[in-house]
Amino acid sequence: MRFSKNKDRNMEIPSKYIASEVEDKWYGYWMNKGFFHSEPDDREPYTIVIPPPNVTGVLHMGHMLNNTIQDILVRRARMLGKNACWVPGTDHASIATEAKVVNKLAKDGIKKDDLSREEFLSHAWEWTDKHGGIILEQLKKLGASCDWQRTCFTMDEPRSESVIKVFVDLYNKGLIYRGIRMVNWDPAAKTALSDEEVIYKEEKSKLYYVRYQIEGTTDEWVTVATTRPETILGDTAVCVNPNDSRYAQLAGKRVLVPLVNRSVPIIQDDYVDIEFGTGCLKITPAHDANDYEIGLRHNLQVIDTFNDDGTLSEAAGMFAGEDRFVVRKKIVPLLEEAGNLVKIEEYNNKVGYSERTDVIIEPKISAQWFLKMTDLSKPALDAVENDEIEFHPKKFKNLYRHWMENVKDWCISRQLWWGHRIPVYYLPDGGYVVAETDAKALALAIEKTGNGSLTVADLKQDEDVLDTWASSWLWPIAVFDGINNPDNPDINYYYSTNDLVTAPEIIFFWVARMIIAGYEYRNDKPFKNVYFTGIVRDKLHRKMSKSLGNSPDPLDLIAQYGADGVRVGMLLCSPAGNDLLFDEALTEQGRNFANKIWNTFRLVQGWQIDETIRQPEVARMAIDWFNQKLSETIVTVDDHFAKFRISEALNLLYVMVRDDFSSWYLEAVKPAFGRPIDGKTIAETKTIMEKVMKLLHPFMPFITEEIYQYIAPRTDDDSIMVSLMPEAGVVDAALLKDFEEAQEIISAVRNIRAGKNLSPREALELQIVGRELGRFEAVVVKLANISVVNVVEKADESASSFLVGTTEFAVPLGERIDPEAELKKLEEELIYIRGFLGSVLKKLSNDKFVNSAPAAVVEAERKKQADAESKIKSLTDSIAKLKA
RNA sequence: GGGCGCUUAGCUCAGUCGGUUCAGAGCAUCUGGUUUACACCCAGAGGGUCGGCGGUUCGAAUCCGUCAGCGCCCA
Repeated sequence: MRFSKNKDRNMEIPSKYIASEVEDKWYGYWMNKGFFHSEPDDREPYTIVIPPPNVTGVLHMGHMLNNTIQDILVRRARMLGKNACWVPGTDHASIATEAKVVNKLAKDGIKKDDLSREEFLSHAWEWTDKHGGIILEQLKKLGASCDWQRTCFTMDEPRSESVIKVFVDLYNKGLIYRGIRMVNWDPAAKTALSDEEVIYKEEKSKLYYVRYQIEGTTDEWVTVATTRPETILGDTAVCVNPNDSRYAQLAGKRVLVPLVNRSVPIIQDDYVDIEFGTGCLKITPAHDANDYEIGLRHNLQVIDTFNDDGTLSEAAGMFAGEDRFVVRKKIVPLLEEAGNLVKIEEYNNKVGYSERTDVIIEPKISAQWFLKMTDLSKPALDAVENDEIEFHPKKFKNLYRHWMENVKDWCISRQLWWGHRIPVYYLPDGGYVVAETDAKALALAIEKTGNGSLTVADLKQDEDVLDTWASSWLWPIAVFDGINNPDNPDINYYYSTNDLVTAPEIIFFWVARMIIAGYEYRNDKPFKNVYFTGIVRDKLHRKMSKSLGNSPDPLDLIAQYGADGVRVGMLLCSPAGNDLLFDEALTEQGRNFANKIWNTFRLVQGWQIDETIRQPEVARMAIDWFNQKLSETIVTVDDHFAKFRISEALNLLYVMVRDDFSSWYLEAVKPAFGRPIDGKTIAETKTIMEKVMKLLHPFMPFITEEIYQYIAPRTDDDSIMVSLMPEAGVVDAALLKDFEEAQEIISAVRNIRAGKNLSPREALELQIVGRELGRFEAVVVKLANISVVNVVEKADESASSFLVGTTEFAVPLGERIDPEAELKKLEEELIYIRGFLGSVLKKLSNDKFVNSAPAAVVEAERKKQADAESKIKSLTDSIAKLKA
C-alpha cells in the first residue's frame, strides 16, 4: 500500500505545534520507505553500533540521552551524503535477566533448583520473547533511525556461534585457561562476578579483638583484630610483620584457633600493617583475597568454611547450614564465653556488594575460566595512545591507559544458565576437550583418548556460561557476522565503524574489550571515535534510579513535550563528558522551541503572494545577509561536530533560529500588515527556511519533516531525512560586520523609543554624523521605523545621540528631549571611555610592552587609542552642546 | 594510602595559541510590552576578586608552584 503523506493544504495551520499528531505519521513514512535501511554501495559508509541495552530492559533517561546523540550523528551523516547504518540490538544480560526470571518463577512458586537446565532456559526464553525488544519499540518513539532489518541479539544464532567460535579459538591459542582463583562470589546469584561488578559501600561495622592461645602455654596469648569473626573457623595461620619487634619471640610457635582448637602456625609476612589493629593478623586463605595470597606464599592449608549460598559448611566444624551473618552474631558470645574476646570497637570499612543482587560479596576460592589479557591488550592500548581511536573527551585516555597497563586476566565464566554455555567437554576418565559443537567435541575426544567407542553421552559439557561481556565485546564485528564469515561484504564495508556513544562507567567492561577484540579478530579498530556521555542525574545531582523514584518516564515526557522537545531538552543540558542535571524545564524549553519554529513557518506560509510586485531593497539585503549568516553558522556547526560538541552545535542553531532568523530576517522581509509579499522574496525565504530545517533535522527530526513536506510540493520519495545538508558558501565577513552595525543602530533607536515611551508606529528621523549609513540602510529604516536618514555635520541639539563604533548617530526628539538625562548618559559613557583610554595608554607607554609584544598586538592597541580618542571627542562635543 | 580530574554570574556550563571593547552563553531573576506568526512570545536590565595565596611574563581566567574544597578511579 502506498503511504500517503499528502495533506489538505487549505486547512488552517494551528497556532500551536502538536507533536503527537505528526510524529507517528512521519516515523511510519520513514519506515515504510525503508529510509533507515542500508546496504553496501559506492558511497562512504558511516556506521554506528548501538550499545545493546538489556533485552528485557525498559527505556530510561540514560538510554534517551545516548540514543538521541547516536541518532543525531547518524541522521547528520546521512544528510552529508554518507551511507549511514545504525545497527540496533539487545544484550542477553546474563545475571540481570537470570535474576529476573528466578524472581518471576519464585512468584509462581517455582524454585530454580527444582528445574533442569533445559526447563529453566525455556522459561527464560519465554520471558525474553515476552519482554524482549520492548526497549527497541520505545526507541522508535524517540525517532531513532536504526536499521531495524539488521536488529541483532547477543544470543541469536549468528552471535552465539561467534562467541563459541571465539572461545575455541582463544583456547587453541593458549589464551584461555582454567584456574583456581579467589573470585567475588555472589551468594544470591551463586556466581562469580568480575571486580567491576562489585560496588564498595562505606559501612559502620565493628572490629573484634580476639585472642588466640599460644600452643603449649597456659596463659600466653596473641590478639588479632578482625571485622569477620565468623571466618575464624577457617583460619589456618596467624601472621605478624617480620619487622615488628613486639612479636619477634613468637616466630616458629603455634596458636590454637578459638572454639575449634585447631593448631596453626604463626607466620611472618611484610603484608601485615604494624600500625593497624594489634599488628597481628589472622589468616583465612579461603575467604579473603589477601589472605589467599599470603597462604600461597606460606603454603598454608585452605579450609573453605562456606557453602555457595553463603551458609557455613561442614568444614566449619560448627554452625553448618547457618547463614554467615547469623553466625557472626552467634559466634561473638561463644568467643566471649570461651575467654577469647578482648574487646569490640566501632569501625568504618568498605564492603563489597553485588551490582546485580545487592548482597554482600563473599571472596571465594573457585575454579573458573580465565582469559590472559596482557598480550591481547597491547595493540588496544597503543591504538588509544596514538589516537588511532579517539576518546571524547580526551580525559578518558588517562583512565584507559591506567587500566590497560595494569590489566588482570579476565574471569569469563559465570555460574549461571542464561548465556552462552562454555564449550568445554569433560571426558569420562578426566581431561577435557574444547570444541564448537557436540560432534566436534566427540571427534576430538576420540582422537585424544583413542577410544572409538565414546559417544556424545559420555561427554559432560561444562555447566557454566560465559560472562555477557564475552559476547558484547564482539558486537561491532558480530553484528556484521564478521566472526563466522570474516570476508563477507557487510563486514568489509561497514567495519571498522565510525563512532561509539556510550557511558564512561563501562569503559573497561566493554569499550576496552571491544578494542581488544577488534585488533585480535579484524586487525583493525572497532570504531574511530568514542564519545562518552555523562550520567543523567536529577537537578539535586542524584543519579536517577528506580529506588529514588527521581527518574521521569521517557515515554511520558515524549507524550507531553514531543520527541523533538525531549531530544532538545536532553541536549541542552549535556555538556560533553560531564554529568547532566536533567530538569523537565529543559524539555519544556525544547517544546517551546519547536513551537517557535512552527510559528515562523505559519508566518511564512500565511503571506499572500503577488508576483507582480518588485522585490524591495530591504528584502534583497536581508536575504544577502542571512545567506551569509547561514554559511557562517554551517562552518561553526561543522566544527562543533568535528569536536563532538553536539550540545554547542544545537545551542548555536537555537540562537540562530530564534534571533537571526525569527527576529531579524523575518522581520526584515515581512510585508506590511495586510500587504502581499513579492514572488522572489517568498521563494528565497522558503529556500532559506528549508535550509534551516535541514540544519535542525538531526536534532528535531519530526517537526522539520512536517515543515519540509508542507512548505513545498514533494514527490512521494522526497524526505528531509534523505536530503542533503546545505553547504557553506564563502563567508563575507565585512558584510556580516556591516549588518551587525545595522543591528546595533536599530537596537539603539529602539532603546531611545523605550526610554521615551514612543510608539513603534511613530517614524523617527535618524541623523548620522559625517558619513553614509552603508549598505543596510534600508534594513535600519524598516526595523527602526525611520522616516528619513540625514547625513549631518553636527547632530541636532535636541537629539538623543549614541555611538556605534566611532560613528555618532542621533534621533531628534524636539520638545521631548530630556537634557538632564541625556547629559547624564553621555557623561557616564565618557567616564568609561576615558578609563579605557587610560589603560590603553598605560600599555603603550610601557617600553617593554611596545618592544616585546607582537607588532599586531601593539598596532591593535594604537587603534584602540585612536578610536577612544575619537569617541571622547564626539562625546565632549555633544556634552558641550547640551550644556550650552 | 596511590592516581586522575574539577573549581568562571543565583544554577548549568563555554572560554582555542597567554594578547581585539574579553570576562561570555543558556536558564533563572527583575523591568517594560495584548506591534497583525508565536505570552509555549517579544524588547531591555542587573548579576562574576575567573576557589585562596605566591610565581613566570610587557601582559594571566589561560602557564608554573602551593593551599583549600569537590568528584571519580584504584587499593
